[in-house]
Amino acid sequence: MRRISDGSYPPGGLLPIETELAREFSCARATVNRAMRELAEDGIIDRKRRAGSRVNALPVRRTRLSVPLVRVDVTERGAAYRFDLISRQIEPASGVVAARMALPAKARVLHLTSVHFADDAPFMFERRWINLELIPDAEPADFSIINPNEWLVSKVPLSDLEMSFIAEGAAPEPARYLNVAEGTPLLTAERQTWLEGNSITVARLTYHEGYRLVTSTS
Amino acid sequence: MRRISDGSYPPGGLLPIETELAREFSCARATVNRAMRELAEDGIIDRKRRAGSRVNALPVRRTRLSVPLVRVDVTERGAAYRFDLISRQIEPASGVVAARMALPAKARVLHLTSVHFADDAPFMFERRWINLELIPDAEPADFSIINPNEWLVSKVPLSDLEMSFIAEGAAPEPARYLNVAEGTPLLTAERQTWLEGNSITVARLTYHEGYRLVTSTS
DNA sequence: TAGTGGTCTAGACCACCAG
DNA sequence: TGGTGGTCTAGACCACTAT
Repeated sequence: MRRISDGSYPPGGLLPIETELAREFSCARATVNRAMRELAEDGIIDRKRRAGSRVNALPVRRTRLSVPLVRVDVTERGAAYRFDLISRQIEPASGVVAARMALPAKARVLHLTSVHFADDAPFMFERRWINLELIPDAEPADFSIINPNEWLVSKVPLSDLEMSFIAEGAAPEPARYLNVAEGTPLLTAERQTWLEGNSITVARLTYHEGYRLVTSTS
Repeated sequence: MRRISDGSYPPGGLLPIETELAREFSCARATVNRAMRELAEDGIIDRKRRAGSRVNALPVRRTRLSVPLVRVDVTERGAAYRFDLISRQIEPASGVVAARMALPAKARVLHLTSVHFADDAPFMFERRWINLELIPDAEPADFSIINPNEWLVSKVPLSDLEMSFIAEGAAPEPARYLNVAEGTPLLTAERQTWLEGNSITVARLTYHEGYRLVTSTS
């Protein structure tokens, strides 16, 4: 890293091979390998078999984004957490959701809306669809007691996760439950999780006005 | 991971120690160590010396957030990239910026505003402050030719990075340059980078209407 | 096809910290 | 203070892929 930052290894430049660096620094190749693997994970260098390791010329910085449970997010701010289930219904997957989840046309999904509170202030409005074909246990679950995300996490602790973030004017329903005027700029996270290629759930989480999402420096 | 997801190792539960797992799976301890280290990096388990490894009961999901250069972001969408430097001035660090950057009161900073385009549509409005005490070379640099971020990245390829995201109504200046009405909900990224504890730069990047920030599933 | 990174082994010593 | 994870070593074989 020192040599990259002082320009000894310029952007786009080829680094010495692992055995070479091991010899130079009088250490084992495994040690060099681990160091370079970590640089690659952080997006500092690119590694290819046979082609060697290069300093990334267009450094796509990668930073860890921690996505805590809402409960944790709220309690870490020193507030009391609670949530209200607003609606629960089973429906055939509609166009957009069916497409996002790659479901057949008549697949049954559980559609939930809820509000999460920090003390008594609304914190986040959640709209979620759960794939009942994949997670049939969600049908009898009582989501007025445990929130859908925590239930899912305890049921399916490991899954692939994709999130995207957009700024939107508050739609009527989020506006009502978050207690802001329609059109107020709000941060919305769209979150989709997968289990071995099958979509488990899609959620739209609309945060309260002024919410700030921070990357962990990790 | 299989045992965690099927409940053999329940949330909060203690995992066998490394030597035990190595024996059970007939592999070297280093192999177990690497596997468990990767689980810890993904937030699946928590590890402590002497205390052992536990399944994380409150799974803070960690996902990689790729932060590409604007140029890459734009060209990956198949558009031509260009940018305009709007203003450039040297000023003493003002209250908020000085505080954010932890600078002495009269520290000189370079204050730049610019707009980035995708084809001919405004893509992002950028307001940036660069710490001239730390990066004096920024003063003579010609930011009408190379954009400030790319200049900095080539100058200081490695640095700590912190980002946060907020949804805001468009302020007058971003609104004008992004060609939207004032108050339009826009996604703003606040980005701060550090070199060994010293603040290099603070930037506010306000994206065009409808911009979607996506985490790489990595 | 040869050279590079990917991964594993068997063993060792050390730092930390819960009990 | 002892048990745990953290890290390193020296060596080996393999998978991939640029040439």
